[in-house]
Amino acid sequence: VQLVEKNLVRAVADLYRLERELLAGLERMGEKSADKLLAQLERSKTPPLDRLLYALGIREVGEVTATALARHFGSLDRILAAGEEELVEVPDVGPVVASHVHAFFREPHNRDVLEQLEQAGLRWRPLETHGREQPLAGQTWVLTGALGMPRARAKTLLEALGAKVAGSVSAKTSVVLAGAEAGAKLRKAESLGVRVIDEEGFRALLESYGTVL
DNA sequence: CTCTACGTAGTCCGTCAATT
DNA sequence: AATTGACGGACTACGTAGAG
Repeated sequence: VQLVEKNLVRAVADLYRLERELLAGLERMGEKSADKLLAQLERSKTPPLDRLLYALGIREVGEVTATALARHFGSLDRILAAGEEELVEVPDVGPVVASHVHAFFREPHNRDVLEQLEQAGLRWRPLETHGREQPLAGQTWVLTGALGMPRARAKTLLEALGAKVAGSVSAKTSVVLAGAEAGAKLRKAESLGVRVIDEEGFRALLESYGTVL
């Protein structure tokens, strides 16, 4: 907030030009906070392509769609150049999402922002697609409750094994991984007769696939 | 056209650790 | 000691995709 008020940051790319001493002088901001902020900014310069797309805030493009786009096209340039017809080819993308994406990249202002970010040192990384076996391919998992590991971790582990991780339980859900204090989703899983696995079972499963936690 | 599955987005809450 | 904010999670409303 302060940064905007003091006109230090007018555009996203300005963030990368901030300096340490300046930050430390702000209210409620000591040197430690300043260092941390800078370190985080530095890290944010090299996002995987899907994160970058997500971060652009295109309408209807959340994490899942962003990943689908990144996977399908493989590079930002190709997405930039894609027509609506090509965008519709991507799984989970229909005409509405395609037109949003297309329109976004046609907007001169958005192209400018991207350009500025690049000049400020932003570089995206390609998706790491490990050609591992995918024993869980075709399965849809839903996570609920508190797990002994961060949710995102469990999710990437599952995805690495080929599973899809969905947000809500339905009849199509293969397995529900229930941690402690699981709520509505666990009940729904039970009422639908979906297989439920607890964390212990999950860990055992991972081990049987040789996944290292 | 209708139904189902799922993604998006917003809000709200509790916990916890770090800083000021 | 008090404040913050990061983080993880739940729930909900709404919209889109896609199949029948």
